[in-house]
Amino acid sequence: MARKTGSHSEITGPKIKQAALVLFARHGFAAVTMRQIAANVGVQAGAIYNYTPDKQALLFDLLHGHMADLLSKWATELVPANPIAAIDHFVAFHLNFHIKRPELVFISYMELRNLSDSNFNAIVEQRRIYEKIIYNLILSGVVSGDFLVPDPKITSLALIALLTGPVDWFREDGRLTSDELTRQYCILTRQALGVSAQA
Amino acid sequence: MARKTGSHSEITGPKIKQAALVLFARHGFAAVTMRQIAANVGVQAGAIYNYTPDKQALLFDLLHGHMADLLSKWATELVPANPIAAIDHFVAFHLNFHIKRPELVFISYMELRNLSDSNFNAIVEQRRIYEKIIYNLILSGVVSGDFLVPDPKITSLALIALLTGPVDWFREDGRLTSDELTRQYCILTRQALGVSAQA
DNA sequence: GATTGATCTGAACAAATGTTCAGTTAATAT
DNA sequence: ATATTAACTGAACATTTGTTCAGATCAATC
Repeated sequence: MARKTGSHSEITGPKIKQAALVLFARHGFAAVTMRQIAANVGVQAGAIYNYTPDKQALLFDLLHGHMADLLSKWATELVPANPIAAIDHFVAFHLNFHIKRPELVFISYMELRNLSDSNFNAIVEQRRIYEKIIYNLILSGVVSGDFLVPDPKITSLALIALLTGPVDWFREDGRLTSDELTRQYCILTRQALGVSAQA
Repeated sequence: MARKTGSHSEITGPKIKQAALVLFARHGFAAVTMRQIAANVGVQAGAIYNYTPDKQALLFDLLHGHMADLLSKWATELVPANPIAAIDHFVAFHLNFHIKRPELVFISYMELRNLSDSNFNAIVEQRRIYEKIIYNLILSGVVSGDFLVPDPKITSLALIALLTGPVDWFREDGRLTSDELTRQYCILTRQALGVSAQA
């Protein structure tokens, strides 16, 4: 009941998460030590265990939180009924969300294998839900005759790879604005979906 | 228990590389120990140092060899002069080469950061050479009027991401043959490049 | 001003790490 | 049969690892 204001717990907790995120992304989960994380926060290694049961929970919280943010943010979006407009909307949403979180995207892709089985399954389930979103968008465009693709399932996976690619090279201060990036990837995506040129 | 029957040096060397590849891909470079690699080969950890100066050289040899194979294999390809046929050829080549080496592709993407500076630069240089290949193919199609894209440079990066995506999910024994995969990705690629439908 | 309880330190722990190397084994050459 | 030597063992090394925990610190409460 004591130590409310002036307490460090609401500062140190997030700082640990942030430091872990940056270090995991830069050096990889296994290569990062608890002492490195602690040093980045300005604290001793033992203090971290006031905020996380172990190193792996630190990783899982980052990945799980990232996917939860993604799904809940999409849930608040107002998606046009028209399939072409809907895909445009999705492209803009996906690009915008991902290029703002390059580290989280990176570790979500490559640190899955360092999760325990149950933690792994939890993340894979969230991912499946997200893949289903774009799959359904493609499917409705195919049904309506707006899209022409050989296989909606494969196309959905291909598009996610395509749309996540910019995370590796896009820089907010580069020669391309994020609006211009979105515009170009909308064109690429429409073309990949076989939308006729002047739609 | 050394030197059982027959000389092992020409067997053990490749076996170490293979074991390192599989383990690095599965668990990550930093998470794999020399003892794990040795156990996979059926040898003690010390024996590995007859074949590599240290752990990092093991990683570098894998990445460098992979990129060297890629570039030298492309050099032997007969590429059609027609831009559309040339891109089709590249798509088939890229897919075929990469889906046969999922572990190498994986560690090439995610273990770059565990290389020393000079080793890192060597790999990046090889990668630049490869990116230039598809960039030039796109450029010649744009010049000839066969392709219609906003920015050839960005498109080349986008296409590499698109065409490398299947490595994550394609399985030789899945419901899709590699021929069918190639066919579909040729269509996707042509569409992404704005090739008119009946070409 | 004393008490409380959250927050953190600093030292300690066993286990695991990459690497080295003197010595052992066995295939080959003499 | 003996000598040679490539290939490997097995133990050792100095560090480093994740994690624990008794005690110090100190703001908020009584």
